Amino acid sequence: MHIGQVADAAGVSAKRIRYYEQIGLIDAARRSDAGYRVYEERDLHTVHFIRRARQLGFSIPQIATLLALWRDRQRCSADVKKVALAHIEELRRKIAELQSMVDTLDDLATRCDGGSRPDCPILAELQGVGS
Amino acid sequence: MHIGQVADAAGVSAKRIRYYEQIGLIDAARRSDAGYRVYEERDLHTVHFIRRARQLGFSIPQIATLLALWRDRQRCSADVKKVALAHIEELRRKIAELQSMVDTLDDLATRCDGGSRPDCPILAELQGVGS
DNA sequence: CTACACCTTCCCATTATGGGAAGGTCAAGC
DNA sequence: GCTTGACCTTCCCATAATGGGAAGGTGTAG
Repeated sequence: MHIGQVADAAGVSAKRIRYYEQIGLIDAARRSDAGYRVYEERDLHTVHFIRRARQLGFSIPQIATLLALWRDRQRCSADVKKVALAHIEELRRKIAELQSMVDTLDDLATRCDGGSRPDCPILAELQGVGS
Repeated sequence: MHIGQVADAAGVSAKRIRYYEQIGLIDAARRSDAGYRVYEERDLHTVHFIRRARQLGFSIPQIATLLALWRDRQRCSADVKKVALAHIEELRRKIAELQSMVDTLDDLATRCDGGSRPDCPILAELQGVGS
């Protein structure tokens, strides 16, 4: 398989696959005489794995860890779970941060009449007047 | 005031202030004979405004808009509200995205026993087996 | 006069991509 | 055989909003 086929099959761009190779997330592919990257079924699985992990928000370093665990038949599920739980914590932290912004903004927007007058609690808050 | 004093007073780094100047978010400061940036009280207010807007998650382009509205005595509060509502929408979208990741991960993690055995629904999911 | 704190500009790094240029390859059709 | 079009290659640039650090000038206090 050439890179485009892997890309289509795994649902990622060819650029991404090259990038993953470049940073060492996946092994450098074998090359054809013309210099084209040549992939096996196995590589497709790997790229697909990476794609799904990205969809769950894992960072590239985390995915490197997960890939290593995936390949290690001797792994403990505890190690995998640890990575997942840490990620969940991080996601929850971010959600809380964003939610707190929404709460503040929602309150300000509610108190902003949205008419043609210039008075605005949103700008007042940003200005530091505290409305 | 020199840049360090503005930075301390506004709670941002001097680097950021220079960056904001560089990208045109704030006007280029007057310079002293030695080439030091010189600021007035007014500039401090602006930097403070930017900091608070950043804390609410507004992007630099959005802040440019908000700053322009802030300075415009003829503004309509509707224009400000529009920016805020669009931002709230965006935040909610991101929260939903992150929450959906958490939901999936949480389910997988719950089903992962976390012991020393290799079997792991998390890896199974990433592999595409769907456990 | 010497520290020391502060300022300046400039360049590099971050994260995970996408865009696009310049040029080589391959298969199909004429 | 030759052209065309789809594919591949590498290389460089751009993103957003900073932080780090180097090399060098400034200002003041002792």
